[in-house]
Amino acid sequence: MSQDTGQQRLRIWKRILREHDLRLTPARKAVMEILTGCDRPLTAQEIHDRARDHRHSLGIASVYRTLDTLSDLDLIQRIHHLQGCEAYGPALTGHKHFLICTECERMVAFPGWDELDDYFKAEGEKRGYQVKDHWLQLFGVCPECQ
Amino acid sequence: MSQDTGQQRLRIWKRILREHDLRLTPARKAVMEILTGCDRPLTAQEIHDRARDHRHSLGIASVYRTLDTLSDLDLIQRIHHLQGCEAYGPALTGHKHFLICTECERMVAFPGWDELDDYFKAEGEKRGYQVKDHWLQLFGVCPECQ
DNA sequence: TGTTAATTGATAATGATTATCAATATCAAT
DNA sequence: ATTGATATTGATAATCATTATCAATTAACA
Repeated sequence: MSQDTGQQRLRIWKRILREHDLRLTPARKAVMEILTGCDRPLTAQEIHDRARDHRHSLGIASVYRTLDTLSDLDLIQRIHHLQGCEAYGPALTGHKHFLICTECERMVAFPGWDELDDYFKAEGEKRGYQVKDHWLQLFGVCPECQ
Repeated sequence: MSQDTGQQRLRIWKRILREHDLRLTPARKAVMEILTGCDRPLTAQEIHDRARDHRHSLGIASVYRTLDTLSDLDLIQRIHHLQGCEAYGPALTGHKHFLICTECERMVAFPGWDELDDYFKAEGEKRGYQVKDHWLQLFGVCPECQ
């Protein structure tokens, strides 16, 4: 029987907040519930809207603040679209990247590749750069949208 | 003797504009001169500032319009930073990506890898996705900033 | 249950981008 | 070169996203 991974992640996030002496407030819980359960990038505004559907009185400023907090804790990461605007999704543990549907924005993760890192590092060194990080996103069409 | 590739690129861009029945105006020339000669991502505001240093009366709206135009023609591409905001840089011909210095933002291009495409496509197919595009940026520290 | 400091929501302030529109300038035709 | 049709411009207003401010609230702990 498959556990809901969103629930699991939520529990972990709450523990990490406590470990950092951050209070577990309704506003933070609402944002976290939405983010741990989502399968596509969400903007601050979208998170705000979704939270309001279930709870009242969640300020948009608190959404931004919670996003910053979760981002500092590396629990979420920014997602860039081809056409500009940004959104957030849960951060991936281990070396993983996102594949995002250009139609419905649904996203799935796929594993990185060790040889990839070596290649990136080598390409950087050729040019005198110390490669610290890379940003990789795949764009395509998901099964439902084909 | 090495030609200034910026100058070359500028000539090509002007030709492409004409081929698309787009007029060669001072505003567009100014934005293109700056972009073809730049070695780091520039925001619309930065382009506006630089243009004003050399020419007067370039409206910020025209900068945005020209960026859209050049983007539609695939002459420039958006650059995303790890921390949110966006900028533009000249688009790369062929299959190339950017390596950006996290200190000074200077960027260099490096070639893509055919096996990489195959890998991306395969990872997508495993999940039922048709992979159309990928977004890859490397971040590191350039020789001067080390 | 009371205390204290972190956190919140409402709102003002800021900053970036887009829309509007009359004035201007490009380019082709003459 | 001049002209005319129309794409383009700059200034500004409007919109939208994000950040700052601050008094009121509340989570966490004794």
